[in-house]
Amino acid sequence: MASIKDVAAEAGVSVATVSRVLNDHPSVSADARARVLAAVETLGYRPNAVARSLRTDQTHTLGLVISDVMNPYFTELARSVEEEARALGYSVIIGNADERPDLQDHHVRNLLDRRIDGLLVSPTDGGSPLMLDAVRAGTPMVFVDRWIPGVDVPVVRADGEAAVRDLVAHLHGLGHRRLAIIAGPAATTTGQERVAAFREALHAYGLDLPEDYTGQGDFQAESGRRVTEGFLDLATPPEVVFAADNLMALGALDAVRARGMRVPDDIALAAFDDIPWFVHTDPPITAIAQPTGELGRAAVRALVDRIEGRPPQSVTLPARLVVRRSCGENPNPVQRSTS
Amino acid sequence: MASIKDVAAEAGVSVATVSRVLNDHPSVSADARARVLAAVETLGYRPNAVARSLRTDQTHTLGLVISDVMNPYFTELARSVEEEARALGYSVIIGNADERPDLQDHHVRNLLDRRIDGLLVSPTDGGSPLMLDAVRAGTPMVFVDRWIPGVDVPVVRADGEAAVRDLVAHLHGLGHRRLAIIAGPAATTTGQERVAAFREALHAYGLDLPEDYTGQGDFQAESGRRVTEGFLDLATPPEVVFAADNLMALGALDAVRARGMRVPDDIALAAFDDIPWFVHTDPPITAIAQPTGELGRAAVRALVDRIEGRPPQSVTLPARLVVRRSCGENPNPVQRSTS
DNA sequence: CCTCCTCGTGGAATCGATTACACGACTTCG
DNA sequence: CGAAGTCGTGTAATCGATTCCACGAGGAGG
Repeated sequence: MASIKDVAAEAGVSVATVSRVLNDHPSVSADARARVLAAVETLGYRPNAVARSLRTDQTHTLGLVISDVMNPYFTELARSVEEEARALGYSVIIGNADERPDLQDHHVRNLLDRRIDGLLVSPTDGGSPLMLDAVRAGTPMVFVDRWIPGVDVPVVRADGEAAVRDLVAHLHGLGHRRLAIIAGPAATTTGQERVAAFREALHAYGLDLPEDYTGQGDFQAESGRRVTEGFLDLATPPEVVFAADNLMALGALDAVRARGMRVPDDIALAAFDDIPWFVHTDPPITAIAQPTGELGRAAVRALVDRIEGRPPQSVTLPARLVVRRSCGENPNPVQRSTS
Repeated sequence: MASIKDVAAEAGVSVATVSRVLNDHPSVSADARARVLAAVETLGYRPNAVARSLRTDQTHTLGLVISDVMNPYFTELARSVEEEARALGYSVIIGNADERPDLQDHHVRNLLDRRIDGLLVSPTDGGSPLMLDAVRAGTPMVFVDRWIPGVDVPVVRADGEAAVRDLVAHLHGLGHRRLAIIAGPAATTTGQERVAAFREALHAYGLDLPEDYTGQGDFQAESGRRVTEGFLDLATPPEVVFAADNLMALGALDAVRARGMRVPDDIALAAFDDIPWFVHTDPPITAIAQPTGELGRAAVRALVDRIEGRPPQSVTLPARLVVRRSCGENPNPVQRSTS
């Protein structure tokens, strides 16, 4: 592969001049510029980003460590992050942690070794020493979706509290009184918050959230299945299951179907995170939708601000309830689902 | 950030020795090794991958350019690629082409500039000059899923011909005679092959595939919707719509639902690519499943073989039909869907 | 005891860029 | 007409690693 030296030789100038042309530095004669450009063309020269990065100490690359690529929510997030980054002149390297702290550390380390300019993280846990060290060392970082409390890093996330309240109101209005939740890992903020918001909303209706109606999931489908089976095995099973993310809702659906039961007649289902497939499931699933694309874009903007020396801003956007049919029919408020 | 020089100073040795310890080169005394390791520890030193890559001309990184991250099939592919690559000591940088040749070129160029060791591509079109140049220049490359005919690059893909035959047999057995297809872009091999396989299978049953039963899609949801609307507007609409990928099937479902019609009573639906959601759609969708994970792993192995100087192998794995309820009930062969 | 290896080590070149500094040619102005 | 810029250019240092080569110390063999 041709290097800058080859171009210089071909154009009959020094490497410095070639470099100046490439970075359009003003003091280059029109003649030299033309000759360099011609040489670049004939040699098919492309600057070596590795060498450039070494010299300038900038990679124009952002790292994005997400919890699970197979989750459509994170896929969409990744997509909007890449789009916004591209618009701002950055590339993105994605690391998939698969909800495993060790894998998350692997990717963070890898990205740091590659000297990315900044890191976007949706932490799977309370924060490994590695990540905390990186923050302390001054690595530009922004948390998306989930965050680590007590760490001075901007956070871009959705607030689902109001939407969860709306959901509980909706469920209560349909006559449901025994509500259960499939929680996310307690080590994640979203895992905790969603349970807390749910419990609080229930209290507002004089209901509470018993221990055995709080299943511990890990944001992946299999755990949703397992927890739902537990619920169905209970002496008095819940009337509604609220899954704290879309994959656990998928697992719950699997479990219900495996028993030959039907949603919402035998048990109602709602989920956090809305995705296109929820429109077409049987039945369509009531869900809390996050402004995913906007979150991704805001996160990139915050990170790039931080990298380029502007003060970054934390952003919180509201999530909203999307009512479908998985909790029962709304037109008829008298209807009960006491199977 | 500490560099190798700092470590050398801290340990009281030369940079050469530090480098030897780090790459565990045999001729280093136990004493020196211990001192270097201690220095590495106290300084929290991590080698700069950028510098290392410049010197060794190896990045231990693979590029993966896929057609559409939002397509669960490609998401799963990306995931298995990353897993296998990690197992073999490589990282992966993903570029999402979004079915756009210009974006595809953008990513290929970007990856080439970063001097990745090899490239995995699922081309969105017949091959840009850029990509052909890269092959000619000797960039290790492997095509996954789709490929470019006439280019000497190993291909790892699934063969759906037999499965499409099985599908047509299934449809014919259910009494369907007017079968339509939502095709993928003609510039992609999968776009062409699936139509060809479908047409051929129809011929075997004495049926043919009229012009107006062949809709042109682009593998994305919106095109599935548009084409399906076209089908429904026909004087004699088809009895079955076969979508050449899962997103177009989603679009088709949207279109059918928007008209207040039902699958499979009013029109039957089948798709290429099986995904977990198809189990839970209304109705569950009959699909042709690819061995996605295996494809990703095989592709990485082929690419790494090529990179490390072993002869790479093309791989073709069979896809298989998964019958569900979206084409009508199978237990009852007399049933007709002549709405 | 001298020669020849082997072993551990350090010095310095190198990868491909960017950029500070020096320098010569030309303008411009007093 | 000479001093002081300005402009375009080249030389060389630099980024952080790897690796070739040279060299001194110590051991083995004659």
